[in-house]
Amino acid sequence: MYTISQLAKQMNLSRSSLIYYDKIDLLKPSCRSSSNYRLYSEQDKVKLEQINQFRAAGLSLEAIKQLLQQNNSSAGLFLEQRLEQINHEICQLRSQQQQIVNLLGQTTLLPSTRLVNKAQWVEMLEASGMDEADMRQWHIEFERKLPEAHTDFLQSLGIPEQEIEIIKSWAK
Amino acid sequence: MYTISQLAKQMNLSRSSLIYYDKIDLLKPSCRSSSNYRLYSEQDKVKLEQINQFRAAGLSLEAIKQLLQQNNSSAGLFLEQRLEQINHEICQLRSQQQQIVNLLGQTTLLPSTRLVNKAQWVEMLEASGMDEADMRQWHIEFERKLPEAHTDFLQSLGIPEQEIEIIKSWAK
DNA sequence: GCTAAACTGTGAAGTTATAGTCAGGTCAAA
DNA sequence: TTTGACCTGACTATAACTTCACAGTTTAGC
Repeated sequence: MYTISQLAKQMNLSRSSLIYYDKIDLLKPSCRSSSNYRLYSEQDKVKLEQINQFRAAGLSLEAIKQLLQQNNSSAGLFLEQRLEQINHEICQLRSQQQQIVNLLGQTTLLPSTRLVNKAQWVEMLEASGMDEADMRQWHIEFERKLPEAHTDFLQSLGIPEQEIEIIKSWAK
Repeated sequence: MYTISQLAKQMNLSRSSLIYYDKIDLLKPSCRSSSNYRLYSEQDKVKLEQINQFRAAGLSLEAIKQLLQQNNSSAGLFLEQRLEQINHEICQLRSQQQQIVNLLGQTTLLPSTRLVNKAQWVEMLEASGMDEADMRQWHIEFERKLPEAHTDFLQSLGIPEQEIEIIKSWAK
């Protein structure tokens, strides 16, 4: 049996989070002490570990609650939906990066450039022995194997939609 | 002069957003009609356009408010901070993707794989004529030119920290 | 046995950037 | 003048907590 603060510390959560989980019926302690203090069992702890796993995947507490209640494996569905959502969010963040680059004026002014652009990428591939034909072949492979990922990759280099279309069409 | 709904429609915002902007002193209409309706001037509209630009970069309304008040170009600072934050958020989302992949079991079960892993990447580079030595050279180039971006890239392939360290150390 | 510190409980309010609802106000046509 | 359409400000709800206030409880030291 653990008190609320003990469990919170072990799980690297705040006490208030556990109180909140109790309130929304996500995780209720299986006992209470004589003075009405929350007491968490080993089983409660296991459940909290599960909750944390799903939380690390970015599922909402509401979704976690549902899939823990319906003990079956509806988890797959939720997780796949979440994957879609993550892709969407990453796209949005990329678009925000582009917006900032535009607002800041020139790419060269960027502080510690974590953003790689097309020119840099080409330069690096050339430096390791690729020529234009090789790169074309590489895009064709990429498009055939993983078309969505290919699009994501091209977008991340800040390449305009039109050019992306052209590159993707090489594979046809 | 625009009424609140006119301006909202033009700017592709909801009426409630403009009411909210008024409430938090981000954008107050410069006049009110005799019946106390909000009336927005051309200048208000220009300001709202600026706000939208910063919003597209993902800045918080609080940050936007500050940098519009201090009319000077403290914008750069905010934008650079936001870039850092975006990197952080993308890393988190990647980590969530990995968590989901782990929870789902095998990569092969993934629906439409947008995630590229190490094996796939190597395969594609090989198919376009790169050998192991070339790839090593490529990593060395990448590390010298853009170390942070290199780390991000390796992380995105789901490569464990230890191996990332090794690959990065090739450049020394 | 007493006091103080550290812990616990409940409940309310605050956080962000909106979307949605609602009673009532305003305006144009009939 | 009345009807109906449209419009308004104000309010509430959202997710996942955190912070606050206040009161009761347990524990440690003396």
